[in-house]
Amino acid sequence: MNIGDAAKATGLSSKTIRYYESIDLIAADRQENGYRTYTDAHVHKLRFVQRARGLGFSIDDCRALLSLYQDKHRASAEVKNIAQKHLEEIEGKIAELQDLQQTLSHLVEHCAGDHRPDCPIMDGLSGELHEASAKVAKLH
Amino acid sequence: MNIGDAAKATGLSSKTIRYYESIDLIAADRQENGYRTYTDAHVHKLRFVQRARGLGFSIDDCRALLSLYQDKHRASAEVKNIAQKHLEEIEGKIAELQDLQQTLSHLVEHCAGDHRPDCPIMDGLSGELHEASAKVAKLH
DNA sequence: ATAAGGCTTCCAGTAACTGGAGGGTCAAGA
DNA sequence: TCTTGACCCTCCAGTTACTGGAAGCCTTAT
Repeated sequence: MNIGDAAKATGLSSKTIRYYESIDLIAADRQENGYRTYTDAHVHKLRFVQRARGLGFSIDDCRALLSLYQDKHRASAEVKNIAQKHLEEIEGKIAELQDLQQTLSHLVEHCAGDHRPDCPIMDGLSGELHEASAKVAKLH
Repeated sequence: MNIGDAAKATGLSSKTIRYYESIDLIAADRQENGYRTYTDAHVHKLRFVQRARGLGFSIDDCRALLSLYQDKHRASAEVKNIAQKHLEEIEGKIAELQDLQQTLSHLVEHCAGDHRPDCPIMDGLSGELHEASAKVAKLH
C-alpha cells in the first residue's frame, strides 16, 4: 500500500504520515523506487495515533501510548496514568475558558454595539476589567 | 522609563515588550544610548494589550482593538463584533473540550489501572472508540 | 579597575503540522 | 512511443506568541 492509500485508510493526510515518520513516531518500509509501503500493521498504528490525537493527546503521549499498545505485558495503570493527566489538563482548560467566557459575555452583553464610541468592552480593556470581573463574580 | 520599569508596570516581560515592538504592535521612543523609553501613554497601551491577551484575544485582534482604542470616533459595534467573534470561538472550544472530557473520563473510569494489561482506554484507541462514544452519548 | 546589573541585537526553539517548489515514477491513452 | 495526469519524493518556509540564550555595550557602585 502506498502512502496515499494509507492516508485514505486512516483519515490522516500523506503530509502528516510523512511527518510522523520524520519524528520517528511510525516508520514505513520502502520500495525499490523509494516509495513508502504500508502494511495492515502500519495502518493500525496510524489509526491508533489518529484516534489518540483526536482525543487531544500530545505527540509525546502518543509515543508513550503506542509503545504501551505494543507491549503485551503493559500495566493498565501506566495507560490510565497518561490518560488521567491528560483529562486533568482538559478539565483545567475548560475551567480557564469558562472564566474567559464569563467575563467576555458579560462585557459583550453590555455593549450597545451601535455607531457611538462608548463601549464597556473598551472600558474593561483599558483598566476597569478587574472591577467588571468582580461584579460578575458577585452575581454568582 | 526604561524597558525594565515598563515591564514591572505592566506585568509583561521585557522580552515580550520587545517582541511587541518587533511586530509593530507598540513602538517605543529611543534614548541617545539606544535604550527604549516608555511614557505613561506607552504603558497604558501595553496594559491594554496585556488585558486583551489575558482575555484570549489574538495579537491581530489586539492590533485592531488598539486602533479602535485610540479612535475617538469609533463605533462600539466594531469592538463588539471582534469580541463577539472571539466569544464564539471560546464557546466552540469549550464545547469541543467538553466532548473530549466526556469520552476520556468515561474511558478512564472504566480502566482498572492495575498491573494487568487489559485496558478499556487502549481498546478505545485501537478501534472501539466510536462504539464507546456512542454509549456515552446514549447516557445523555 | 572591576563587577553587577540592565540594556542591545540576533538566532534558535517551541507544537504539530501545512503549503509549496522542484523534480522523479508509473500507468493509460493517442 | 510519447505524453499526460496522478502519484510519489525531499527540502524549505510559515504558522502563534513568545522564550531562552549568546555576545556584547552602558551605567553605577565599590
